[in-house]
Amino acid sequence: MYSFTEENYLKAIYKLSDNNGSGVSTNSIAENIQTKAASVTDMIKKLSDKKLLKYEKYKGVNLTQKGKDVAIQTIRKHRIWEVFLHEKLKFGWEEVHEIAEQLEHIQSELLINKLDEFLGYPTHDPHGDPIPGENGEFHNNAFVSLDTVEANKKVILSGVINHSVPFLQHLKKIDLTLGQKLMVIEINEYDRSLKLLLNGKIEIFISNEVAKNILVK
Amino acid sequence: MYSFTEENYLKAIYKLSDNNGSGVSTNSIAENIQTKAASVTDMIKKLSDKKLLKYEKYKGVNLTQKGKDVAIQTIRKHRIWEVFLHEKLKFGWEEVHEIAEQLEHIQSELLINKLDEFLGYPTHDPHGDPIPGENGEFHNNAFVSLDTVEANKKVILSGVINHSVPFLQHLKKIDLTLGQKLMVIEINEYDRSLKLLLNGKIEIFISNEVAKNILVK
DNA sequence: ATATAAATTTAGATTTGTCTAAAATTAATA
DNA sequence: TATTAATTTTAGACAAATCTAAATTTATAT
Ligand SMILES: [Mn+2]
Ligand SMILES: [Mn+2]
Ligand SMILES: [Mn+2]
Ligand SMILES: [Mn+2]
Repeated sequence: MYSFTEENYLKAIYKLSDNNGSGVSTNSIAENIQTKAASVTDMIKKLSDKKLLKYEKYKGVNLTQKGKDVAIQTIRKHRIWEVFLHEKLKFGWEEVHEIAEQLEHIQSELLINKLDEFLGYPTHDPHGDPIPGENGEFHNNAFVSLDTVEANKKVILSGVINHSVPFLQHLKKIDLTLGQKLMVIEINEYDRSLKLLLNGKIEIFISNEVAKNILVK
Repeated sequence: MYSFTEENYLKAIYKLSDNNGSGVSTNSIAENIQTKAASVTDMIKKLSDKKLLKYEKYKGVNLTQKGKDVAIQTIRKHRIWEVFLHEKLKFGWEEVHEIAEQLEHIQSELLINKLDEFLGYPTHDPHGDPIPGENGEFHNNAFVSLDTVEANKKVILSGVINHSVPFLQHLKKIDLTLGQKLMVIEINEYDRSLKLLLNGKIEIFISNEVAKNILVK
């Protein structure tokens, strides 16, 4: 139905939208998708012709419902494949994204629904991001970032904000993976770095920078 | 490394080669890949520049070792994905090929090796075709077509020659699927149609046309 | 051997997606 | 407000893969 490239543009625009009707800028798309602004303008015209987005010259773009649907289905496929790679093939959470970038473009509704069933209808991907349903419904996460949690409250690591490979590798190294039970036991006033207790046993220290990029519930 | 299109050409040429050094013709490639002869000539030049095949004008092409390697790895990926779709996602053997045509182009050696492991290192795909190893080694099947089997000999359905969807659907409908134990109990001289005994219980009739396209061991 | 047919290649276009450089528009600043 | 800066668009080109129509080469048949 739609090309890899078209799906990638729609996904990028979807992620860059703040739903304030503000219009996603050409430059931000170019940066996100690693291409040049001129190329973005060209593609935008094509997507506009196909009624996937609304485009006003120099004013940025907004996805139509049709465009959002395609973007969300692509994200759904991406995240379901990530679960497969992590749960079944035992890829690390820092490895799954790159491969899912390819798999998300496989065209077969039946495939993704059967895969979803095979995985037991997962609700979140290996990074804690929610998996939209078959009809695009999004149950939003009510996670908070770890640097806002008060001391002595038990929480569970449920997601990350920074999805970069080095960050995910670092967390894995210090045993901070999805589902980890933890408690903030000390907040240093000076730099807001934290002392955590993992599983009620091991104590570790993390910087505020790291804490800000961890989501818990 | 190589584009979808390049991999598809190499796979087609590999399958059309009889290893008699005879050179695969432009037309046969065009037919196989559903394109026009002129397009094939263009692509052949490109693949020749990349040392994936040897090309002599008007004389057809022969894959180099490098070209064969790419073709075999693509076939390996195709067949491993077919096993996954059939065994894990419960797709029918007539449904897997089309989706595997897409999945075979996913680029990640690690992915295919982990998938292979996850599936328990299968040796054959859902159609009985052998799966080449990581280093391209091919253990050749010693199957014979059912129309050459003598009466009252127990055999196992181990593959098919015709891979078309209607043929595979038909076999499934009459319970002739991979692994089925059967015995030829009657060969009609007139049209060489057969009476089979399935699992030592059920009797069915098949035409010679069908028998010729079934492989057993 | 010559004529005809079939297969193959070339020439010239087209589509998709990209790019650079230049022009146009909008935003920022003095 | 006038000038500069940043952003965006246009113009023109290019690579990949494809096509049609015409030219060339090889195969087949008289
Ligand atoms: Mn991802
Ligand atoms: Mn993810
Ligand atoms: Mn197949
Ligand atoms: Mn197969």
